[in-house]
Amino acid sequence: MDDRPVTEQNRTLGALLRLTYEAMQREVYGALAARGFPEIRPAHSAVFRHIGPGGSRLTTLAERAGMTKQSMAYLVEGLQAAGHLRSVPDPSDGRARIVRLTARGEAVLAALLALSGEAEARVAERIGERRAGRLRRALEHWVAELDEAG
Amino acid sequence: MDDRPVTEQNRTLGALLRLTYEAMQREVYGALAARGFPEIRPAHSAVFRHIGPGGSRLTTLAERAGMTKQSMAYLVEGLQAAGHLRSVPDPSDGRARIVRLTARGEAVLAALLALSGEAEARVAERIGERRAGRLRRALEHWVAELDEAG
DNA sequence: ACCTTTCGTCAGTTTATCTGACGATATATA
DNA sequence: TATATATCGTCAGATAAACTGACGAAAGGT
Repeated sequence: MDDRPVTEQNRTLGALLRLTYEAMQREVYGALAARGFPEIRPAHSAVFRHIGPGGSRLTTLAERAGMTKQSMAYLVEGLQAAGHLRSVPDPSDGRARIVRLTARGEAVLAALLALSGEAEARVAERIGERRAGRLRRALEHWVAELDEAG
Repeated sequence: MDDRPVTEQNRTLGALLRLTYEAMQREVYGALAARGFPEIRPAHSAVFRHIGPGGSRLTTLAERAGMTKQSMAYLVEGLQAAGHLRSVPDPSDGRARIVRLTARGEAVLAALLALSGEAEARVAERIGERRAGRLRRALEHWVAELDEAG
């Protein structure tokens, strides 16, 4: 049957970013599961990426992650039930609660950062240090431009 | 309040890929909506990327996109309702149907490719042709390695 | 002719987002 | 100070985008 997709080799930059991003994600979250944290899913990174060392308010997390507080509450609820977060009343505001990482949550954050570093090192092995360095620098430049533009 | 996120500047390669991928996606699908196709969402690209010029079977699309046929059927159903696809019985197999792009669907595919090219050109303007070229080549290398590894 | 596989669908579930409404509390103003 | 307004987190419900399991109809192999 002559049924080749039109855009198979015709790879857009978006497609390249998607494929590599997904590969990275599979690697990191697969390894995290193997290390004893199978309950941590990619969506949870919104919490780990934005939580402060002394904890943060739900509203702050939601704002930083660019999502609604209801959505963030859903993620926090799951992590809390699994023992990665605890939430304590905010002494300075009776409406608010401070969400903090537990020891287990800190371990997940540390593992995520370590595994991401390892995954990047493996990429460098595969495509070469030079290219990997250029890749990272180009992406950093791009992201800096995005930050400027808002 | 001293509540800076731990990993704000500490950007992993995965985070860089995610930020740029999402920026690309916002740009392309935003422009696509502005061109008269607001109903096309990123998930639909699984169909446009993998459909053949003469149409494809649902099962083929699902396999290529790496998802279940039920999930692919859900995407196809939406595109069909919006007039981007039509499905005709497969003359060579009574169980199967061939999903084909309509003229409107072809227009979407063309627009997606054109807008992706334009978005990439704008990235090159922002970070420089040299860096953009290196970025694309590094990603292409990486993806080639992924294809080899399976 | 029968067994097995494949195609697409039906039914139901989960994850990850969203909107709208609301009580409780905090802050600003008249 | 009394009141109006804004903010914090939650309740309820919707939607998108995936999943699993089961199944009838059709095809293919023995």
